[in-house]
Amino acid sequence: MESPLSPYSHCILFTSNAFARTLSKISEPFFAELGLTTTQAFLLMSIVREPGISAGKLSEELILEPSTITRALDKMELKRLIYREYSGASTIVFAGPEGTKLEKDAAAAWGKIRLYYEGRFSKEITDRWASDLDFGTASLRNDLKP
Amino acid sequence: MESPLSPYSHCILFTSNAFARTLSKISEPFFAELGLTTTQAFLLMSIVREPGISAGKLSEELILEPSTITRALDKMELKRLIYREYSGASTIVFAGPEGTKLEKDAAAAWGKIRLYYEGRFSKEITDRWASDLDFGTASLRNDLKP
DNA sequence: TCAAGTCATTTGCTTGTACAAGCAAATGAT
DNA sequence: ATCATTTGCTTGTACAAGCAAATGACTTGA
Repeated sequence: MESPLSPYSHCILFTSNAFARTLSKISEPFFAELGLTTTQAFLLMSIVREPGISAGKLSEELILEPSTITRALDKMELKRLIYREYSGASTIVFAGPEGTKLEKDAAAAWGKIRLYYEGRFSKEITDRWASDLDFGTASLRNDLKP
Repeated sequence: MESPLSPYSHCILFTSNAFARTLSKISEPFFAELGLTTTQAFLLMSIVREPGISAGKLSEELILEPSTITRALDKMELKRLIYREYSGASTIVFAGPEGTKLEKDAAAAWGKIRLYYEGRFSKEITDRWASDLDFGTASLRNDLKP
């Protein structure tokens, strides 16, 4: 019989935060090597996947507040990874040449991270966790919507 | 066939962070009503459960860096919820009368949060998620240890 | 045509978390 | 007994993320 990691180990509020913090701490160095934060890496991948994507759509896709997207794009623009254009009320975003190049490294780093945790837990298990967490997030977001 | 929430929905780095952020956003108001952050609420519960617990043990129990514990305890001490004593190299922490009283409310708020998400997802499912996330965290922390 | 409304984005401010460096007590080896 | 190392906590600094308010740009109605 294992003693629990903590008195809160049966609470998903606690365990999901602890898990996210811990996995993030392991993953960050993979992107930091490229001079990117994790959020910036995901942004870069989204922008290369869909050139001209709007800030609002990036906010939805990454499930981050618009202001967080703005700040991250500010920093990426300063480093000439991306540039913004203003299309009516919307801001649309494109990767510059350096950004397009760096995105390949970001995607590779992301691949390494997935290999890492699939090696640690197996692909079947991590796929199920991802699916559960994705479903859980979508359900909770419905409660926040109206 | 559902379209995925995002292109990252099969990645547990992404989904665990998104889930933790979303559930935290829903939970925070329950504790904020008491003038507590989520971390402070868990700290208070730990301190009342084990009077004289050391800062280091709190750090392990909440899976947060020692410096994070220090700052949170600073704020709780300012509000006279807890007090610290210095026992050799260790700092040990006790709840004051107001802290002991407020802890009951914190525990009740925590109960409401659990009711909320168990109602949303069922107890069976949330228990399994918590157990998976707890196991995952423990495994990942082994990789960070040495 | 232009004033009000609406929507997307940005800005100002706050908070939580972390790393790195420092300090003080404890431990251990000679 | 003394000195070097380790352990535990705190402080300085940095940054991601969020909320709330402000801005800017289309749209609509008089």
